[in-house]
Amino acid sequence: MDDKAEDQNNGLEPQGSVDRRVRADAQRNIDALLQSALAVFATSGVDAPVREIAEKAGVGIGTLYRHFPQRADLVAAAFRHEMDSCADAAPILAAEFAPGEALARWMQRYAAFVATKRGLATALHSGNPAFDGLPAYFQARLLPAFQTLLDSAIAAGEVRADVDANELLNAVSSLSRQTPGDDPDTARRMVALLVDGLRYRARPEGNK
Amino acid sequence: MDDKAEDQNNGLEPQGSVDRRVRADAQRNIDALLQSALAVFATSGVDAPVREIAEKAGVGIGTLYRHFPQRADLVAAAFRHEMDSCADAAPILAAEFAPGEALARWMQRYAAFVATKRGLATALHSGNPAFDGLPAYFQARLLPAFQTLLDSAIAAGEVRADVDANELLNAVSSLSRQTPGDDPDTARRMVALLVDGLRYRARPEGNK
DNA sequence: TATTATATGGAACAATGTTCCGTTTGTCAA
DNA sequence: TTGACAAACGGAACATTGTTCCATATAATA
Repeated sequence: MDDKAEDQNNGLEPQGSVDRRVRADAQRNIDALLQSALAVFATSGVDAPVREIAEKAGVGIGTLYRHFPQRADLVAAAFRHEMDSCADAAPILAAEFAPGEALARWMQRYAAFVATKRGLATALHSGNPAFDGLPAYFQARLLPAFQTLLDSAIAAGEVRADVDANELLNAVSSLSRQTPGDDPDTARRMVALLVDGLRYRARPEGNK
Repeated sequence: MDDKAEDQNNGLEPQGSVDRRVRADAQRNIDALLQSALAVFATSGVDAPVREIAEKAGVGIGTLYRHFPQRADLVAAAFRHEMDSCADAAPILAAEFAPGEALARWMQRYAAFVATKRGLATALHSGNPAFDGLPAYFQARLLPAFQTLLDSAIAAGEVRADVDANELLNAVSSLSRQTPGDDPDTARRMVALLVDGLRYRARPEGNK
């Protein structure tokens, strides 16, 4: 589950001229910082102090700031990492389960992803340029991953064909954003309901 | 438009035993702070530094904290004040315009209110107890104000009868929460569309 | 007017994001 | 293998902002 060599190209510069390879120790620290950030954000939320993240990663604050010039850069990197994680789950589920089941499981996986991202919607709308690329990244990673699963399930005849992938993801996202004090299981049930909706189709002839 | 004597009962304690009247200078400063906060929040957002608000009000920070023990208390007070403002507009519009027009204008007024409140939805879900009373306050002030306008318009036969007031307010709210970079006029147009929807009714007999 | 509870202002403290810079270390050519 | 040096490191120091404290000033009252 430990992903090494998370390369630091944030998807912004064309990376045409490979200036130089990052030093091994630097790469190690970048990885450690990301892992630490993921852990700390998960437990303390995205407002956790950077010092805590640096400490948990076993590096100085100076090092943190060398790799993530602003706090928001670290948040964005962590978020991108989790999007990757979620997107990568799609082909794995597709290999292991029947199309309909893979789709259902992935939607729950996505719901879990959204649920832990409270405070991130806020960050996204903050206007901070560090988050500028994230919506595009979402489109590029999560949407195709989901679309593939959805198409397979449709092709297998396990779910109806008249739904839009983007719309569905938004719906799941809305259902999963929880208010403090909410039953955390509600979202799961609602998403499951949504999935059953996908599986349902009216009988060709009769009413009722 | 300058409302004096904004009394400092935050609607939490029963105010049964009137401990004592606030001193005149204190009341003056409370008013000045609220006005200042409204102005500063409007221009710099709810994250503006308290020092700026105190300075603009012409009082020391100590004074600010005496009346609003936490930053969030000031935010909540400002928010409550604007809800009052918005609610108070209802009877005024009702007196001046025909029921349907009054309803339409108030919905735009409410849309404007929501639009300036970016960052507040976040604050509300922050779990800070300073905001605990606000949802109830919303129910107590805005909803009845709107319900009255809506009922009048329905009674006058100017809008359809099969709509729920709460649902409508939520819809307007969703339409008005804008993302940075949005055309600020979009919300206005969408709300207008919604109002036209209220006015519409299907012809009793024919289809299309 | 004298007394006193209340209110005031702002220095000082605490938490946190960010910068700076002297020191350490990986990398590579010789 | 070794020397040179660009790159990376750590953490003290700085900046900003929320909050506390208290010596001083003032409105209310008798």
